[in-house]
Amino acid sequence: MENILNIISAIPLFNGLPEDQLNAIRQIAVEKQFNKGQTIFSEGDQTKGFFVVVDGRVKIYKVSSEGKEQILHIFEAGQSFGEVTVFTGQQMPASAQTLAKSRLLLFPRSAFVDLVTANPSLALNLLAIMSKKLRQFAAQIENLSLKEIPARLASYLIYLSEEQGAGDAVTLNVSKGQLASLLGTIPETLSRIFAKLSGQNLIQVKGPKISLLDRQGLEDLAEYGKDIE
Amino acid sequence: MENILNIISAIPLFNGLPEDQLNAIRQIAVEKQFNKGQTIFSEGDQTKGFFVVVDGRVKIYKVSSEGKEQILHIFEAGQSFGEVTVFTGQQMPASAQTLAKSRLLLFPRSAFVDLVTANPSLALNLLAIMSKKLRQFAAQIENLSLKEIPARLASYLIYLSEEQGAGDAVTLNVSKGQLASLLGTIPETLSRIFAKLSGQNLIQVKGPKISLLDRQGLEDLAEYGKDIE
DNA sequence: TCTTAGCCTTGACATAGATCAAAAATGGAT
DNA sequence: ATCCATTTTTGATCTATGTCAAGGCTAAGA
Repeated sequence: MENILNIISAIPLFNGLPEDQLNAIRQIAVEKQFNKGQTIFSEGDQTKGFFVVVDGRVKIYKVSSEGKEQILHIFEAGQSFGEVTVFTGQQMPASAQTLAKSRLLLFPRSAFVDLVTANPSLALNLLAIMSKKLRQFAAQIENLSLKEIPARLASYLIYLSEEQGAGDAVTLNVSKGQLASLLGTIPETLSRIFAKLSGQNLIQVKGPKISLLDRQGLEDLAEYGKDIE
Repeated sequence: MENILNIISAIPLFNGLPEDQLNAIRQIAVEKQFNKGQTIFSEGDQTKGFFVVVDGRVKIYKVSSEGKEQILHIFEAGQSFGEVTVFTGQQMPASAQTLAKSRLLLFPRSAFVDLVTANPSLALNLLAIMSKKLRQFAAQIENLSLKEIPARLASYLIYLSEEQGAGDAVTLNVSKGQLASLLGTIPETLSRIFAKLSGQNLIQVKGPKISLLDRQGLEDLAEYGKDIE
C-alpha cells in the first residue's frame, strides 16, 4: 500500500489545503480497485459518495432504451466524479464503468459533506471544478445539436493534440467504438468519417495513432461544421 | 422601487442566510431592467458577474456558424445564471437574452466571490444549485443524443405539466419557435411533430395551449422513444 | 374592419447518419 | 505461430430530420 496522503495532496480538488485537512481527508477516503470493464455504479443507484481517480480511466455514460450509449465524460488520474449527487442526495443520474484497470478513492457521502461544510476552501475548489464541468457540458450540448459529426471529430482531435502536447501525432486514449459513443454516434459512422477525413488529407490514421496533416483545415472543419469549398 | 431585501431573501440561492448576510448581499446587488428581446451578454464577452432573475424570463443559448440556435436553459423568477464564469473568470460560454420584459439583479464578480468566500453556507447553496444544473445538462445531453424529437417533446410536455400543476392542460411558456430551439430542432419539424402527436390522439393543440390526452402514452413515448405498436 | 408583421404550418425534396449484414483486421491467449 | 474474440471497416439501404419555398393565421394598430 502506497502513501495515500501523497496521492491525495496531488489531486487538484485538494489543492492548497493545509496538512491537517489533508489528513482529515485521508481518514475518510476508502480505496477501491476495479478491473477493466467493471461497473462502478449504475444510473438510478443510490449515491455512494464522491470518487477520485487515482489511476486508470473511467467513463460516465447513459444508455438509451434501445441500448445505444452516450458517454458524458471520461475521467483520468487526478479527476473526480460523483460530486453532483453528494449535494443533492438523489440517485445517480448516469452510470460509471472502468475503461481500464483502475484505482479509485471513494469519499462516502456524509463524511464528505461534513468535510466540505467545515472547510470553505474545499467548497471553493469544488465550485471551480463544477464550473468547469458545466462549461464542458455546455460545449457538448453545442456539439451534439449544432455540429455535424466530422466537426465533432475534428474538435476532439484538436483537443487531444493539445492535451497530449505531442504536436501533430495524437494517440486515441479510448477505443474507436468508445470514441463514437463520446461523439454521439456509432462505430460504423465514425469509421466512415475517419476514412473521409483521410481522403481529404486532413488526417492519417494508423490504428489508434492519428496524424493531423492539416491543422488549419481541421480547425475550420471544427468551427464551421460543413466542409468548406 | 420595491424592497430589494424582500426579493433577495425569497431567492433559493440565499435560503437560510442570516439577516446581516442578506444585507451584505443587498449592498452589492445592482438592479437591471431589460425589455423583451434584449441581449444581456454574448458568448465570448468578459464575465460581468452573476445574475438573478427577479421577474421575466431569460434564455441562455448558443448559435452555430450557420445561425441555428440551441437554447441551453430558460430561467424564470428566482433562478440564477452566470455562476460558471464567476469562479473560473473566463469569458461567457454562451449568450443570454430576455424572452420578456425582465428585471435582474447583477452581482459583480469580485464582490460576489468575496461574499461566497466569506460565507460557507452560501457556497453550499451554490454547490447544490450547480449540482442541479449539471444534472439538467446531463439530461439534455441524453435527450439530444439518445432520443428522437417526439420523445423530447413528450418529456417536455410532461415536465411542463408537473411544473404548472394544472393537470392535463398545459400552456407553453415560450413560443413554438423557441421551444424548437430548446428541443434541438427547428420550427418546421416541431410543427410536424405536434401534428403527428395530435393525430395519435396523444395531445390536442390550440395555439399555446396543449391538452395531454394520453399521459401514459406520452410517458411511454418519452421513455422508449419510438412509437410503440 | 382592414392591414401588416411575425409566427406557424404545410409541401416537396435532399441528406446526414442509422441500421443491418458481412468481411476484414487486430490482439491477446494458448 | 495459430486461433478465437473483439474491434473495425465496408457495402447497401432506410429514415428522421433539415432545407427551401409558399401559404395561412393571429394579433396589434390604424
